[in-house]
Amino acid sequence: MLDSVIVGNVFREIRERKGLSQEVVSGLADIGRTHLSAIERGERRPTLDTLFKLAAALNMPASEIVREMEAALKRSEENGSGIENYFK
Amino acid sequence: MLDSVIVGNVFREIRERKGLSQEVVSGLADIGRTHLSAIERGERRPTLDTLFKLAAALNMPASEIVREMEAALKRSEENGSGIENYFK
DNA sequence: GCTGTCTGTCAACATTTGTGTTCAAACTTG
DNA sequence: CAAGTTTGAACACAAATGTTGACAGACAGC
Repeated sequence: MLDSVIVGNVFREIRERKGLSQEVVSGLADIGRTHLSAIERGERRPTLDTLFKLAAALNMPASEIVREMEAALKRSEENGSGIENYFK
Repeated sequence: MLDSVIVGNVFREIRERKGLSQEVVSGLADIGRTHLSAIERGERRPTLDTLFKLAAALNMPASEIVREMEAALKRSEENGSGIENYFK
């Protein structure tokens, strides 16, 4: 699935919006730093457990994070994320 | 974690509220039925992927499902789900 | 009784998540 | 430039998720 990239970007955007490093967030969430890195790049799909841990570390409700993911996924459907839009 | 039982119950309650069988939901979500059974009993922790699939099958936003989980988790903290409340 | 539906559970298996370490690349700041 | 911070990437490994098939128990209605 290509969606994991979009999902990962949501994690990244929230983290950067708060000005936190991967090291700090992964430390608060009690997960490995390289793991968080992989999640943000869309190379790992977190479990619900990890979602809740990251939500706590980012100090916001997990449901809010998922809402942003739904919005991002919807955008990518509308705009199209196919190869034909890659050079616009 | 004991939370997985609470999380699983949310999936179950939503499914039963809609009067759907595990077979129908797992079929729509394209996951194994025994897998869904294990999730509902709290013996498996779904990935975000599986959450989105189940949300689509249950015809409701994933964020809404997570909201119900947060509410259920909060309730279990307040009421206490420790062993001391087990016999009340 | 019998039949069909739904669910729990087991087992074996493939796949993926998650952990630890290590190193290199990019970037900022003094 | 040099030093420090941050992140990407590649390992090997342990642990968990997810798949498939099969079988048993519970429960309803005929």
